[in-house]
Amino acid sequence: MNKPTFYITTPIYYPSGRFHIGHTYTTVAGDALARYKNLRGYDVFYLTGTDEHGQKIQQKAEAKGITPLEYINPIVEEAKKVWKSLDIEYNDFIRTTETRHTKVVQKIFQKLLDQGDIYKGEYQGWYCTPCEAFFTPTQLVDHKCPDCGNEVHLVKEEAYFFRMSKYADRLLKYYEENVDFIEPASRKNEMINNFIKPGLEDLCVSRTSFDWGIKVPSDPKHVVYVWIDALSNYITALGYLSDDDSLFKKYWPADVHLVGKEIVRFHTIYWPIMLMALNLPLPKKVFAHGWILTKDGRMSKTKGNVIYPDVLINRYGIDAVRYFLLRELPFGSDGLFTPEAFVERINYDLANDLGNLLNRSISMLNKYFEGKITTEPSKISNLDKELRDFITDKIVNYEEAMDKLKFSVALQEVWAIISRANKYIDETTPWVLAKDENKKEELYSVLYHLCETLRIVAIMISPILTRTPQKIFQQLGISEEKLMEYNSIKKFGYINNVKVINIPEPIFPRLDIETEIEYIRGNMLSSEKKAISKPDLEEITIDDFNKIDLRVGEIKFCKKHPKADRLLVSQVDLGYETRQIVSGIADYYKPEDLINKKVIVVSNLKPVVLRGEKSEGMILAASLEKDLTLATVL
RNA sequence: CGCGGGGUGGAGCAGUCUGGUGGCUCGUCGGGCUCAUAACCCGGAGGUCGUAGGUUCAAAUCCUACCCCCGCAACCA
Repeated sequence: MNKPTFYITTPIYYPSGRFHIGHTYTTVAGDALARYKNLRGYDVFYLTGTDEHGQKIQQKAEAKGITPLEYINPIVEEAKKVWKSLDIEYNDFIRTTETRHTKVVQKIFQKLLDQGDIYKGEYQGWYCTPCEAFFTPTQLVDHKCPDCGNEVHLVKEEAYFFRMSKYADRLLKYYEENVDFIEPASRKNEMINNFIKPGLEDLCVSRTSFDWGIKVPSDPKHVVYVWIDALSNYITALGYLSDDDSLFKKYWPADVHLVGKEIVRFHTIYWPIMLMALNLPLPKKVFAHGWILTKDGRMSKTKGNVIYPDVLINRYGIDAVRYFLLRELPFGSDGLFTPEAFVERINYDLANDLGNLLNRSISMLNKYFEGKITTEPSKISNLDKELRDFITDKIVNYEEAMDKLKFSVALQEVWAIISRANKYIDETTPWVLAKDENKKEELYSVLYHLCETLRIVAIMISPILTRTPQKIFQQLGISEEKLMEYNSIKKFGYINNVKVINIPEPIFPRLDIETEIEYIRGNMLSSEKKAISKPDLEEITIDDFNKIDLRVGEIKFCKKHPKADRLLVSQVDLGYETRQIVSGIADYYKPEDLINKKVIVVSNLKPVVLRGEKSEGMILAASLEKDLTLATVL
C-alpha cells in the first residue's frame, strides 16, 4: 500500500522578465521525471515556483511607478500559463511572497539566530577609500590595500551573518559518503576546489540597502537576503514549521533538486549547511544541467537569439518542444539550439520514424484484416522473436537511462525500437505475404507485433510526450486502462481485441524545412527589436543631466592594464590637464589604435582605483550586440 | 602559475574512469522496397581521434609538455 515517495524540485525562477526556453528546459525535465516516477509506482511530489523578492524587482517596479506585487503578478500568471501550455503538472507552485513562506522564513531565521548560527555583525572589512572596496585581513599586503597600496581602515556596517565554516567538515564528509549527491561529478570537484578548500566565509544573510523582502522579525530594518529566503522554499512549500507539516514529513528530504549549473554552489554548499543547522536531513541529489546555447553563444536579448517556448508550442505543438528539449540536449552538459536541428528532429524522428510507422502499420491492418487484432498469433517466427528480444533489451536500457536522468539516452533507446520495427517490416515484407493465402497467419503475426510494439512505444514515451501516446492509443483503438499501464510493457502480447481507426491520420505532419527555419529565425530576431525599443529605466531631469561634465580629450598614451585582461589605461589630455582613465575596452581596441584619438570624456566622475590603476573619468562608447565603438570626435 | 569544461570523418555529439574492432544522428554517393507522411530498409565513400614526446606487445583511452576554443572568477567608472 505504501508507495515510496519521490520529491522533485526546480529552482524558483526570478520573475523579472518573460520566461525563456532555459526556464522551460528545467521545468520540462522535472515534469518528465515526475511522470516517469509516477509510472514506476512512486508517490511523486513536484514543486516549482517563483522567487519574488530583491532589489532588482523593487527597482523595476519603482521605475514603472507600481508596487512590486503589481509588477510581479502578471509575470507569474504568464509563467503559469506557459507551464500549462506545456502540460507541466506540478503539485505545487510556491511564491516567496506568500504568507506560508514568509512566516516560516522568519521562523527559520529566528531559530538560526537563537541557536547562534546567525549572528549580528558588521560588514567588517578593511576598507580602502580610493578603491571603494573591502578586504579581509588575509588579502591585505603589509596591512595596505592589495590593489593600490594605500592605507586601509576598519569599517563596519551592520548585517547578519551565517557561520558557514562551522559546517564545512560535515559537508565534505557528506560529499564523501554520498558520491551521487552532486551530479555531474565534475561539479563536485569545482565546489570543493573553488569554495570549500580555500575556507568558507561567513555568509551575509541580511540587507539594509533595500526593503522588498522578508523582514527580520527581531530587527525589521533588515530584510532576509536571497539565500535563506529563496532556498528554503523547498521546505516551506511542504509546510515545514507550519500547523500542518504532514507533507514535509512525508516527502522530505528531496530526491532531486534540479538546478542550472550557475546555481550549483548555492544548492550544494549554502543549502545543505542551512539544513544541517536546522538539523534536517539533506537532499539526496542535486542535479546540474547545462545551458541551451545558440551558434553564437549564450542566449541574450541583445544578441537577438532568445527562444521563447510559446512561439514553438503554438506552431509545432507541445510534444515537439518537449521532445526536442530532452532529446537533442544531453542533460547535464551544454547543448545547442538551432532552428535547423529543431525542425529536422521533428521531421526525422517524430514524423518519419514514429508517425510513419504508425501510419503504415494501421493501413496494412486495415487492408489485410479489416483493421482487427483479435488474439495472440499462434506461431512466432524467428523474425518475430528477434523483435521481441530487441525490445526487451531496450526497455532495460531505457529504465537505466531514465533513472539516471539521461533523457536523451532514454529516448534514443525508444527510437531504436521504432527503427527496429521499421526494419522488421522490410524483413517480413507483409505485402508479399498478402499475396499468398497460405501465409495469412504469418501476415497476421507481423501486424500483431507491429501494433504491440507501437503500444509499448506509446507507453515508454509518455513521460516526455504528453499528447502523442493518447493519439496512438486512439488510432490503434486501445481504450482499456490496463493496456496503457507501464508494467504491461514487460511482457509482450497484451494487446488483443482492438479495432484500429479506418483511415490513419499523421500524428506529426511533415514540415517544410526551409519555411520553418525561416519562421523560427524570424521570431528570434523580433525579440531583439523589442529589447532595443523599450529601455526599462527611470527618467532623469535636465538638472540630472547638467551634473555631468562632458569634455573632449585626446588620448596621448595608452597601455594594457598590467593586472586585468579587459582593461586599458589611457592618458587623456583635456586641455587644462592630463588624466589617467581606465576603460573596459581591451576586447575591442589595441592600445596603439587609440593614440591621438579624440574622445568624449566624463570629467567629473569620482576617481577610483581599478585593480591598482587610478581612473579619473570615463571615456564614452556605444555598444550593440558584440561590437563596441568609442564615441570619437573628428 | 586563479577554477572548470572542451578540441573525435562536412555539421552536431558518444566513446576516455575499467587500454586491444572508432560508434550515433544529419549530410553525401549508390542500391532495395512500394504497406506508408516522396516516407522506410541496406550498402559505400569520408577520420593524422588538437600538437609533440613517453609508458605498453597494443593508446582516442594512461603519463608529460605545449597549442587553441568556451565558461566562471577577477573586472568593465
